[in-house]
Amino acid sequence: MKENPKKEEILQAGRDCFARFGFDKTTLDDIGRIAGLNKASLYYYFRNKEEIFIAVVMAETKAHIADLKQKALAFPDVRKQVRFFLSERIRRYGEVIHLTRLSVENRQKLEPLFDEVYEETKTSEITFLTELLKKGVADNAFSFPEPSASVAESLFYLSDALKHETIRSGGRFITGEVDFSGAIEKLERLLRLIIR
Amino acid sequence: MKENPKKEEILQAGRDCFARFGFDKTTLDDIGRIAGLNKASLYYYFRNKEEIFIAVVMAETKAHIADLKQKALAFPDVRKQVRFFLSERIRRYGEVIHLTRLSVENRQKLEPLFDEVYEETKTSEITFLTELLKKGVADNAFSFPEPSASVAESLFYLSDALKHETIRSGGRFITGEVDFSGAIEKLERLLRLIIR
DNA sequence: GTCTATACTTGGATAGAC
DNA sequence: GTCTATCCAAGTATAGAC
Repeated sequence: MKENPKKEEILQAGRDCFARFGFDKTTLDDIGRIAGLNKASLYYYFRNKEEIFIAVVMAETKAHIADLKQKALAFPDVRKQVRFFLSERIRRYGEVIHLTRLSVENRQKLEPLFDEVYEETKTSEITFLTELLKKGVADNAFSFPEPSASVAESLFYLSDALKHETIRSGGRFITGEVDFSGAIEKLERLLRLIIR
Repeated sequence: MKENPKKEEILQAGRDCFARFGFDKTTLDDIGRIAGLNKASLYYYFRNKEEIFIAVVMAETKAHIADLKQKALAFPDVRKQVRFFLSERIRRYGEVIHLTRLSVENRQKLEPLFDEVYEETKTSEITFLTELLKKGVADNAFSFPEPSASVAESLFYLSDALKHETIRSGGRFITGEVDFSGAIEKLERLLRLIIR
């Protein structure tokens, strides 16, 4: 990424605009103006506006996950570390949608691209979870009938499933915002059943 | 205003959109959708987008000034009442600009219209200030070599002049926001000299 | 009063000059 | 790599039917 400073500038410009205006209301002229490029030149670096958007979300997500790992490790109890990490993943998704003011239609349109982002970070997340679980088993905090790696994977997909179910069931407020608090509660209840 | 409920609905819809998206990023479709009207129908009630905008600002300003008067009267000291009222007027202007995310270009374009708004509320504000000053003189808190009404008018124009000077001198941050703290400080220093 | 149809302008995206 | 020119879709605004 660092090799291409111009691309970084575009991402920075995009981040500012999407956070301020949301996806719909941001124009390529807006981004180009801040990045110091003609809007046509943006197409040399990205295929379209959506690609700039997911690149921004990707960079933000990676930074967020690194931060999340640190914060999770600050908890004294391994169970709490796992619970925090998994529930924050869900909350974070709602935050991104809220921050970028994605409309209901656009959210559905962009969701496959979001999944792409999560696919890329998935491995790193599952590895981290596996470490946590192994530590918990070693400390006799809990135990499983299966290897930690496969339990970690299951937990990861569980949190994703709850996230997606919430979006598709359309549990939203007047403003078009999605309420993930139900999903997080469900997750925590399930975790109490699984981790013991 | 109350006689025309449809016009009120449009204003309400406009207020929501301008606060969320800013002037540039709000479309007539956005407003029409919320107000339950075709965008073309908006032109029956308003000449254009700008006119909806200043009508919103006008309504908000009137409500704000009524609120301001109440809050000013809550101060025990008459000097503080005057100082609060005049400095809050300035701060408020910055808030409107910030809230509606007016770009530098559009701010300059719309400023004459803003002045129109302030022209309409001017009388009510000066009358209120006159009352405050008269009360202060009667209580022997301070005295002037001129009638309270003309001092009130002078103070009002002083606060407006500081407001405009700040905008034109372009004392803005990276984001295009205007910093009125200097103007408010100047005002307070001047008030200490005038009111005694 | 509210709508459809339409003229004109701005935004997303592509082609091609340099 | 970056720009101008250009296409098509969406936004502002007007004209006129109902």
